[in-house]
Amino acid sequence: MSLARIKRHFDFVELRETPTKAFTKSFVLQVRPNDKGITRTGFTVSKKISKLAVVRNHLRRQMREIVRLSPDLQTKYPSHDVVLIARSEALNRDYAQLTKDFAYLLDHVHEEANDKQDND
RNA sequence: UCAGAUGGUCAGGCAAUCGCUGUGGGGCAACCCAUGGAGGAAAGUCCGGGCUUCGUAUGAGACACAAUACCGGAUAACGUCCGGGCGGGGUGACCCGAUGGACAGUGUCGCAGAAAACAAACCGCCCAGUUCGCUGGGUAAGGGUGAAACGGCGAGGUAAGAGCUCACCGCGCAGGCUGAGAGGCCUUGUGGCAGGACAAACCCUAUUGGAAGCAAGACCAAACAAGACGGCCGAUGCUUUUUGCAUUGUAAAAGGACAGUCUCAGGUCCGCCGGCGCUAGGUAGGUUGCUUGAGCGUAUCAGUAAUGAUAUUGCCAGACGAAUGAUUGCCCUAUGACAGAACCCGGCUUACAGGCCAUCUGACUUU
Repeated sequence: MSLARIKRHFDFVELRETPTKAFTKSFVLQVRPNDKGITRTGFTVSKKISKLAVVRNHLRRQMREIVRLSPDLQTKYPSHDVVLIARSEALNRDYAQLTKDFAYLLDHVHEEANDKQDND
């Protein structure tokens, strides 16, 4: 199974503004339906996570494998854009724990719009 | 055997499963097959180039600014490298040194100390005077301070002293010999000694340097926005003339703008009016620049070496939200260090677990 990747900066910005999200200590998951008929994925590992490029590369490669080998993504979110953002806690977890975190995220995506309006 | 010095080198290995990406081939296509796929520092961006653009880019000179600084060589070039000199450190192999000039000028030298620089007298020493408290003069040999006190040491000399005089050492200048040179050497001569350190303070001397960078630059080109364009006037060239065509906004005069400043030389640019959408420019985006190179490997030859010459085989990462991997198992010296190409080379600097190889030094033991 191959992965369709999100590469344009514009697409990442659009996803950042969508309210459909899920959180764990290691990741943030953003989901948004698209009209392309396929599920596309993107990954963000910022320099806040680590200043070393080697560390960021390794984490992003692990994230990509987790998403690629996930059995539920295509069935639960067909024709969606999905972005997985790493948080600093992800560095302290091994591959098996990160896989569980991602499975949890897929079942807990929810609308945040109402909460945000109250807070803001 | 132990301790150490220098140079080089490796940067966990193997297997299975599932993936990414460049190139080539096949297929209508999905895709399949073959093959290549991070480093010694890819890092810091500190120097030197190539390449690109900026106005033609080494036009000339002066000033300013910046960098470099013993000698010879290597190199495309360098602030780099190699060899040598000098000074310092180490028992030694070796290591370290921004290593020109302080009789061009200006400046600085904390604390301590009497005094820190065309000298100077705190204690002491000597002479003279004295109201016996000291006062005046001489003196850099002695004490004390300091990183540093205006040559060292001995003798003569003297009231006590002093290069005041002399021997030796040191130093300056000259000469000779030697070396390509920095420099080195001396049964040589000469000067009684010039007068501290700092140039990583300004400075002086010599040499070198235009600026910005692949987000450079070239091409295609949505959205959007408005400017191409045409005419007039003028110039140049072609045409036998009229006419027309091409290049255009130069030309006559004066002036202005243009990459540190100024001068000289040279160059580029700077006219007016109109209406129209098929066009010009250009953002997102795409293509290109983009990897064959002062390249790497191997061999031979030249050279003490840096390096050069010749031959030969292979094409040895080219991404752009950024590939080069993920997981599992086994083995080993076992939590496998530091760490991820981004236009490309040559260096420097910094980070780095643990090995391996070569040469050399010191100590000990044995033969």
